[in-house]
Amino acid sequence: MRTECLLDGDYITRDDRPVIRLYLKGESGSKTQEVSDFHPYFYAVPKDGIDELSKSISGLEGVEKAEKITLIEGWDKKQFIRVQVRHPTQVADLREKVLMLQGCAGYLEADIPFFRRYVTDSGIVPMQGAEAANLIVAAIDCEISAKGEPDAQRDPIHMISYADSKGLERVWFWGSKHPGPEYAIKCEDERQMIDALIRTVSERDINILTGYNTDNFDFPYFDARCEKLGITLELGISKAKVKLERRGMNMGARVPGRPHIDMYPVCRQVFNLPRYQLEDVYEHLFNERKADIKVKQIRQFYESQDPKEFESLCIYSLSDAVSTLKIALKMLPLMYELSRVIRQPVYETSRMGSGQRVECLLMEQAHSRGIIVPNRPSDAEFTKRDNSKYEGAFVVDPVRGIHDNIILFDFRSLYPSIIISHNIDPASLDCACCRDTAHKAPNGHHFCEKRRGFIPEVLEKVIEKRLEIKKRLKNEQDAEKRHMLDVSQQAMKLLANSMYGYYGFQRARWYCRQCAEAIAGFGRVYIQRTIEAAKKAGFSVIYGDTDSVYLTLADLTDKKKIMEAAFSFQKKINESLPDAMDLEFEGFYPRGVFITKKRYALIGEDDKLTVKGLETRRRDWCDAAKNTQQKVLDALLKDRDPDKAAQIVKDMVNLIRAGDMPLNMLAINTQMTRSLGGYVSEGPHIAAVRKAMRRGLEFKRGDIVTYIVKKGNTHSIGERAFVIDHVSEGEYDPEYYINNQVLPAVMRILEALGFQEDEMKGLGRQTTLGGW
DNA sequence: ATACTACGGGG
DNA sequence: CAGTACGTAGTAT
Repeated sequence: MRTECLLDGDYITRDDRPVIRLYLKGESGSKTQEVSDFHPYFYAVPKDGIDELSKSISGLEGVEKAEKITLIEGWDKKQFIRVQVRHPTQVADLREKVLMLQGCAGYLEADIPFFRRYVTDSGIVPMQGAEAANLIVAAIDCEISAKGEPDAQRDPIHMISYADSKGLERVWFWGSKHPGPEYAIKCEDERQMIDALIRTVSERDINILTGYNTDNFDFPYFDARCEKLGITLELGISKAKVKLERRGMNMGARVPGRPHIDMYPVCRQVFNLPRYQLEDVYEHLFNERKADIKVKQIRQFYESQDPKEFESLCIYSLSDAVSTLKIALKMLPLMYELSRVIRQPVYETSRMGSGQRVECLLMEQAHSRGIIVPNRPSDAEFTKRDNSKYEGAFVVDPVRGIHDNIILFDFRSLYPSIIISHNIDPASLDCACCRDTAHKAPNGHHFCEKRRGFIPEVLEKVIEKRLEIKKRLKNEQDAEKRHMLDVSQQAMKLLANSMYGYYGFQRARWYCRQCAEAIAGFGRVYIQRTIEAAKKAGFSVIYGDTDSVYLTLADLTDKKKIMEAAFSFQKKINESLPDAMDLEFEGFYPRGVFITKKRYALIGEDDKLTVKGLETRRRDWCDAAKNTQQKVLDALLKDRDPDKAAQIVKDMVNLIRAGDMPLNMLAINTQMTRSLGGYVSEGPHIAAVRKAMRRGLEFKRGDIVTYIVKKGNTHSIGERAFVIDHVSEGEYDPEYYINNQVLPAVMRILEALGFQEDEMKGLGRQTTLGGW
């Protein structure tokens, strides 16, 4: 039995050959193991005459072997050519050369990263034994005391905080005359401070590094500072340096041998919160506020003459690392378990969306069954899928307005059962053998009733595993083991519940619109039945979409009685549903305001708001708009007072119109994401930058542009946009801020309550005036 | 109407 | 061995 836990891996090139490196944690700490007898390969699809094609492939430069192989595609066994090449980097080139050959119909599995290919083929389970391996986790965080937005070319890192699961807590800093608290260590300079972090991580042989938004802030910043200082950020095993990778629009920071797991993407994946600031996530998980200071105070406290203020900066900094560590210790077991199930390193797993995780699971399962993996969609195919939005998902339009005592039920778990019981799979779709006999799905398609589809089979395994874990959980007494089992069943649930969405996921290799439609169609039947039963039991349906339904119970006002009714209804429904299907109770909300499909706001018993589709909490909305929206929601949900809400808006409109609104409330922040020459279409922020540059200000890629829309005799917002330094109080355009900022943020809410825009603008009610 | 650009987290 | 997440909204064209 393997006693080592595989944390991560990659490959290097030696003598022109790839050598896989496995990063393991063994009994005596980290170790690296090399594998040099694994070779890259892909499959070529023959048109006809497989032998001739095989022969011409063998003749290509860089091809080591070309052998016939039988694999399953859809229902059928087919012959392919397995093309083995010398080096992974040749695959992209050779697959195109192979495609150009006469008699070649295509290629498959030619886009799977080499290490990932190795993990799948070798059968190694990443993170196996992670719990027994007693992994050491360290959280890091840094502070920069910049004036405005930190600029790595200009502003040094002043403080690094660190907390690990073996109990060490540290703050390193430099450039302050104060000694700081006992856990703070004063360094000579920035270089020595970074070195102290690197030494600590290496000496303590840390296995997992974590942080909050470290992918996009701390590590890129560290990287830029290290380059500036002429040092390398050697946080990996054997002094390997941190590698920044592009992952979509964002970055990922890979630390060889010590997987870096950023808690921000993890929390976004797992929780559904209105905001994901470290404080919000911490409060959500632990029900307590963590120490917090404003960004501006960092500079003030760092430079302060008062040792107490410097100390509070240290306290804040350390609390960020400590709370990130706490969050990580809570979340990592789930990531480890997902990593094991989908057989992917935890670095990748933690950054994947649910569609990608499902796909990894399917790819691994396909390989072990001898099923060939379909290609990812081409750009053209992707667009085509985008334009063919499927119908049939369950939606009940909301009853507009304010509702009290709302119960939320969730029927996500219906969908996996539907896929399994109806054998919904792209290969079983409209099979010839059951054309006349099979039961038809609501969208008119049928699914094979003789042969089990691959995806339903994989899903069934996941569901069975979850039920088995839940059974074990029932009989387990030990708290720690119970927790592990619970995390494990959660992982299975996440995967199972993602399968329906996967069929409609544009990037899916096993995308199948008809399958998604069929599932939605079957689902509607169960959901309608549930809704009818709910109505019979006295509930009103306020809103429903895809996998959830919001109910109220009109004649009851007492929460206890409402909950009793809700649970008794849930119990009754669940008794009538098949075993694996569960109507789940998701929450009770004292009040909510429903606008349209996908737009509503709810308040929880803890006074916390859940806002959907109305979000203006972004830096490209001005504070005046954001604050007004927040106040309107508070007036509606906390005070249940629509007239108060309307008055808030009217007051704000009047204030803006009078020209009395301070500029900082009207500032709009937008990032300049490329250099000036790189724009095809230039928004207001770029127009403002161009004008500011003519007046001597400097802007470069990555800067946040803060601008104000001024009065002027043009419609173009860009022409009237100026950076805030070049605008005086009172010069702003009231109409822009009223019509394009404040009203859009609030009207979609107030319209649902019967208010009209003109009334808010002080033009009175059109209908009333018209009557006179 | 369509195309382009930006948002989140972090200091 | 791939790739600019993801879903949505405002402004320009």
